[in-house]
Amino acid sequence: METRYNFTQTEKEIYALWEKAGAFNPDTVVVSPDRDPQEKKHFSIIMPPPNANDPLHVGHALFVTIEDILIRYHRMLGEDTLWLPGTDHAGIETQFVFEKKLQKNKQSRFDFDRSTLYSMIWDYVQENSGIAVEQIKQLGASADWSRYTFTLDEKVVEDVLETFKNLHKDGLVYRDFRLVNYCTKCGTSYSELEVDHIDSTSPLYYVKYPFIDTEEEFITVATVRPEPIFADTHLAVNPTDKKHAYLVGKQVKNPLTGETMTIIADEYVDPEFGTGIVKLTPAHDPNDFEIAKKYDLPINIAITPQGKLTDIAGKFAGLSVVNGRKEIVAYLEEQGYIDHVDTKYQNRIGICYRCKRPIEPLPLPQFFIKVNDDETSLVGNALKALDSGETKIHGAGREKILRHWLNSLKDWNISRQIVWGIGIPVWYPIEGNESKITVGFLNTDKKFIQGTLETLLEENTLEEIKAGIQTVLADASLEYIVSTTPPSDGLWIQETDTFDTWFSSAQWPVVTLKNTKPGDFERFYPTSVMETGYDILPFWVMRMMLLGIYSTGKSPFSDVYLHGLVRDAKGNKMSKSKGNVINPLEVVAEYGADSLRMALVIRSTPGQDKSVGEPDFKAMRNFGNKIWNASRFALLSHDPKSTEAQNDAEFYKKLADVVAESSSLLEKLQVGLAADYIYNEFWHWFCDTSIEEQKAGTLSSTAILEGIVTFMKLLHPFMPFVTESIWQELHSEKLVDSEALITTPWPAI
RNA sequence: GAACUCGUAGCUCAGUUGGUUAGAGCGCUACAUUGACAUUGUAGAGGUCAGAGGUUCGAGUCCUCUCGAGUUCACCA
Repeated sequence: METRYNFTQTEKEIYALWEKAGAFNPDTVVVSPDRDPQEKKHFSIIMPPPNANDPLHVGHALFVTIEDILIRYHRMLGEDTLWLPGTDHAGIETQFVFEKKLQKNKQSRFDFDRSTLYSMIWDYVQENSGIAVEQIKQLGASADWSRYTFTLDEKVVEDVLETFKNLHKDGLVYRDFRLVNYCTKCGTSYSELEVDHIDSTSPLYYVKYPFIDTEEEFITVATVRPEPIFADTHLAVNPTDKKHAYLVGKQVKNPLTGETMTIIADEYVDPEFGTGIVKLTPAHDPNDFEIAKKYDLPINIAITPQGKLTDIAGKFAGLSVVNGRKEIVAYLEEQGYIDHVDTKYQNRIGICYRCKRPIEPLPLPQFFIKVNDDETSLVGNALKALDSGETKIHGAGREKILRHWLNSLKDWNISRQIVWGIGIPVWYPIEGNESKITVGFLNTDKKFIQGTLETLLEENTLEEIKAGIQTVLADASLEYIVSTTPPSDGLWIQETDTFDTWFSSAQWPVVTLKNTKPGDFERFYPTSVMETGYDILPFWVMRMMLLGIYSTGKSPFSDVYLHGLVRDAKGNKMSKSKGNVINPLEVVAEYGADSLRMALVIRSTPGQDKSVGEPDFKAMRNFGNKIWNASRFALLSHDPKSTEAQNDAEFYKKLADVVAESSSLLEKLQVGLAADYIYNEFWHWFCDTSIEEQKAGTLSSTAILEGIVTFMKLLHPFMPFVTESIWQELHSEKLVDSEALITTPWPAI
């Protein structure tokens, strides 16, 4: 053996050795051949699928490490162990990256029909999808690659669609014309979870509305959004507001259009805020939308999905929201309709979590999943799983946060106006509805045309329209059918919206196990541990509970381990602009995968952020070297004829304690603590004390060898490469029987 | 406005159900070392565990309050 552990040579060979031994696959792995398979407990983890086209970052390295530790431990226990890997198509993220590429070529998504764009993105993802997988392997992940699944695999998509059909059949899916969170830049709607809120100082305009009968008199209304005034038809005051009671039923003039507006009363209005009078903009404010529905007020749309003012804006039509606001304010000022402006008004505005631009509430017909209408709702069942302990959350108070999310969850908008995703399997009947279906498509000359089918069919055939289709917008009143195949009778046109990526991700534990190998679902569901970052608790974990319980009656996992963010050595968040981003592959190249793994996991706590840096990698590289050299010592000093020494009994007792404590910590998912504990016992007890005792002759070399063999097993889940590498040396010296450490039974407790 | 988390050695952090002299890594001081390892060893300095009160035989650990930091949610024109 060399005096220093050389990881660069060994890591690739070792990984190949494991793969060759079939160690990752529960169907081929043999750990405890004498154990009755009937008695075997199962242990399964579904790997959180990384985005197929993203390279690895340090967060991936953390989840790979934690999951691999648990998997290796349970595999060594002889349990039926599966770690199922996969990748995610990541709808919006991926389409956005692809659109940036298009932009460089001076193209946009609107230059292509849907199926062309889809297959372009498909090819792009295929080119990149191998990268993440290869990188995960470099970290030593002992996942069963024979069961690798992609979210757009045919069978997965079939099952996702099936769930939608079932939800629809059970009345849990509905289509409704509602205000949705729309990003005019990204060109799609989002669920409430994708909207961030930021503090903002926005001018608050006090606008004068003259009375219709006595034009010299007016009332004043405060607004931060003057630009859709032309779409407003009503003002409102609080019915209990004595000061303004006289206004109810009175009529004023719309300062932009001159049309008559009636003042109504509703409790929603806060008499203390602003002037105590609000303008109602039902199409662009959630509260106003509710009031409009209540009183059946007209919903005039002022802003298009492209973020432009609509035709009813008259001379302002076509302007962007921002420019429209400027010009409209200037016009109102000119006309004397601006009383004053509060420039220091503090509010919070919703922005797109991706592009950080303001979210526009827009009325659109979309598909929603009912989450919370009664006790047996999706939310109700998820809460029951938490109450009963069927699913336990590990991670610094995150269970309370999850409950808070569940209790305040609104119906889930699953429609996205993008191409890269699973199409919603909904069809609208054309005959008799031509005027209620608006489509946008590229005609045979590749020119974009938009209009109702009624007008478009005059100059184009239905086949031409379908071939170049980009968007279908069917009136909310239309009947529709849910079908995964084109309906055979009559003329139909398919919905062009795709599912929120999280709608398929939410079914991941179910749709993977149902499609890997026959029997996998029965064998491995519910899974044992779901390990992921706390930042996607509401997006993913919560929704997996909602849909997992819906599809199977059982919560998809019994424990949820939420790891924290990886921060830099000073505890700062990593970001490209700060230049403090750790590239896991660079660390692997310089210090070895074992060092990276151990540095990430040692003393980490679920739900708590972890800071790591160069000194940590170095320290763990030193630890790997320490392991290597202690083993070298054991080999060099090994004497088959050595006799028992005075401290042997005490040594074996302590060694048994270390095994018991390590096992107990791992059983309790205290991975960071286990790593710290084994580190200390190995270095500061075994090396500093026991080896010195052996040198002094008070401990036998047999005991030292036994210590090394045991510690290799205990350390293997954490630092698989160096320990396996030593095991191979021990095996070639015929000091251990089993051929590979990865499939060697965990020491008996 | 609310919830959650955190405040432990110079720095970054562990410390599970409350139980003997509070730990690790890095850093610091002194010394050692050519047959496991300088990617080392030995010894040491350094902590009134944010502060105050309480429960307890016993509190870094549980409760209350105060101060400070962070994260997230809500919100009204």
